[in-house]
Amino acid sequence: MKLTTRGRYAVTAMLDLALHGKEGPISLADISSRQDISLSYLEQLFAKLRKSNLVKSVRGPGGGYRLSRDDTKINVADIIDAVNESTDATNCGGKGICQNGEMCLTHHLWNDLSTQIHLFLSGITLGQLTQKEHVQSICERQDMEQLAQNEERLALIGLDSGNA
Amino acid sequence: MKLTTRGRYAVTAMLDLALHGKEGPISLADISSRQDISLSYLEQLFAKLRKSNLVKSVRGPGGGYRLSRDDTKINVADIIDAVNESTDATNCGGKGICQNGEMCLTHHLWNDLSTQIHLFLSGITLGQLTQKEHVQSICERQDMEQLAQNEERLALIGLDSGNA
DNA sequence: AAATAACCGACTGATTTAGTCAAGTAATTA
DNA sequence: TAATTACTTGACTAAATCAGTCGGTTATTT
Repeated sequence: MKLTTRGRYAVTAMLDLALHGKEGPISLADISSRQDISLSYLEQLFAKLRKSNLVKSVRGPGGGYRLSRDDTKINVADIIDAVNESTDATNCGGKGICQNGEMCLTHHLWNDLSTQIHLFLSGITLGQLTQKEHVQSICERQDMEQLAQNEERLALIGLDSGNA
Repeated sequence: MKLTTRGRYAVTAMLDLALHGKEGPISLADISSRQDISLSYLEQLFAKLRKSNLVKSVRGPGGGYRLSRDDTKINVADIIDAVNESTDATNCGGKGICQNGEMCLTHHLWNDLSTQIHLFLSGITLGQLTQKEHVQSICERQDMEQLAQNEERLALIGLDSGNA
């Protein structure tokens, strides 16, 4: 079992996409500033998400990423799998060859746990998450913060270049 | 979330104790040979298990470890916690400070997952595991293998030293 | 006293994570 | 068509963690 920042980032980024991508494609730079995830790292993750057919990319100015299907048709387990984090809790990949080719004493236990985790995560879709109240309120906060950041940046540029 | 060989070894070793420790203390050397876990590594793990009051030790010849309470009173989550593997799936340790002190978009999701995993694992006791049919059959196999190994070893010693 | 087995701490090689950097390629817009 | 914007790819790295080793100490029994 392995669940680290990578899987969490991927799910967070995908949820950001689901929340903001209603109109058009969203750039990774936007996601990066809203979710505080390094742009280069997002690029790595989205390469995998694209290979697993969870997102589609649009190049050029105004481009970015969009979900490749409806947000009610993408679940959390899909995303975690796509970035190579397994929800498998066994050591042997579920094959039952954990002790010299034979089954170890606790194989079934880890197998059951894996099933449990997978059931839970595959039962939650991005669509469901976007409907949650606390998700929406955090989303609003992040949008505000991003606006504030943009204004600051613009102000700085204004100062630097004067009003030429 | 982190669940690696360490946690799996700890649970396996504890289950071995529950299965074999009915009469007296069991040495780590025994567990090591039955479960194919390095003796030194077991020592590390049992130091932690002892600090968490899950096992008691008996020194000297014939010594070893025994469970510090009934096997129906020790659950799998207890053991995993003891060896420092967390069942927490959040990045912030459940504190909700995942994004610059504020809550990240997916905090609740990981929190729910943690709860789910912990519920599952803390609902399974060593006592329950010892009753399972497949556990008992694997246990028997391991006992046979250990016997075979001992005989081989004795035979080798016999050859080496002759029949002096 | 000798054998046994737990106890302790320092150390190590390998792997993985999270993240950076640089050099592309493709699509738009002016 | 030139400049811009944004995605794409791959190599690279510092830090952390894991799994495991090694040498030696302490306590207990025979």
